[in-house]
Amino acid sequence: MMKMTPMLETFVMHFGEMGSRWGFNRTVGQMYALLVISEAPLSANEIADALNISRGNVSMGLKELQSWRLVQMHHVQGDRKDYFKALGSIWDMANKVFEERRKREMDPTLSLLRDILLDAPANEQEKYAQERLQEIHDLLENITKWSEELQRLSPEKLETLMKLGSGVGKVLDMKDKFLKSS
Amino acid sequence: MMKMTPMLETFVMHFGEMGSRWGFNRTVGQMYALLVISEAPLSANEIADALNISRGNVSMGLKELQSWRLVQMHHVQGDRKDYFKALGSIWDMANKVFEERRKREMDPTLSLLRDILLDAPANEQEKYAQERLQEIHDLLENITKWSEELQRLSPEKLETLMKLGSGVGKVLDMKDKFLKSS
DNA sequence: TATAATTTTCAGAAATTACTGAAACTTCAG
DNA sequence: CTGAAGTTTCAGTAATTTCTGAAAATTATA
Repeated sequence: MMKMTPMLETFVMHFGEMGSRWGFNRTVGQMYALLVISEAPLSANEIADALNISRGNVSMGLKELQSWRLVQMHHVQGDRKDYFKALGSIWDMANKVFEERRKREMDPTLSLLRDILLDAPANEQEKYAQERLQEIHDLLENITKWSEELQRLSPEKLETLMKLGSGVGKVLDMKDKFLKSS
Repeated sequence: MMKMTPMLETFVMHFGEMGSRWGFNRTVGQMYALLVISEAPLSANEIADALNISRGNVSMGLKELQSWRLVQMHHVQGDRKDYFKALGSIWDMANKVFEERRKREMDPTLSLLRDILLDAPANEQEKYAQERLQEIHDLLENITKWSEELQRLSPEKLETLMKLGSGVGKVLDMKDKFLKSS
């Protein structure tokens, strides 16, 4: 059974509040927080108990967390219940969230923009509009490519990149030098 | 007056749908799309007309867009009405959106985590939880620093970085070499 | 196969969020 | 100061989203 200390309860509730800003709803956020801070896998009933929400809601929430590939189902010898655990490292989690959000927030717009930009502008107004739309399109495409790139990077390189911090600018300068002299 | 062709209407409506995923509501998304594709600044009434929404709603929406610093008020000689225009380049816009979302989505969590991590864990459960929380904290802090860094970068360098694409890995290797040899 | 344990579904209730429109407010010209 | 032109506010309503809980479905066991 999962009984939470006030400290942990605070965190779980906060994650619930933030959840809605991150693209899922309050209870899904709470469920995920709970699974992250719990060492042992939890059953759906334990989750419902710990958070005081209905069994049905837990079922739907777990489905959503699985669709984000943020939790993993787990089976325990001689127990018919399903148990759940947060998946992977925090890095993996951040990756999943970014990827999923990109899919939901950018891909549909990108695809609509591609369609729109195939048509020739019908008048001055559309001409101006298409120019702006082209810019948005290019930006989204860049961000998409870039984020795919980051995902492909090994965790160590990502770490290096992250720690680089204010060094980014310098490294970029360096790159120019390097390319010039080679 | 702003009368939209079907193509533009499609785009505006789509941006409305996406708006909710981007952190503002449908009408705010529509309003922003409208301002982006419109060359001339628009008055609040023109916006309300073009989108078929109430004057009051437009007023609240403009307030929100201004709080995101995505639109700019404009005065026209000899006209008492306020006119509005999307602010800056698409790059500026993306910057603002990232910054604003960071403030709303990460800063509060970061600050809560800092507090929680000040307290010593009371038992085994809290010990495990705090380890996870520390990881989340470090991750968020890294992302925050990194995004501040990107904002500080000049547009040209940003451009370079973006276009780098799959070259990121190589540049990182290079950096190691460079540092070793200096 | 029957039944017990568990999970999923989904109609309706509850909660939240967005929108309207009329009233209050502000600003400015005369 | 007055009133016309415009903007903002906000109480109430509408729309949307989330949550519950009981019924249906699934799965394992005997």
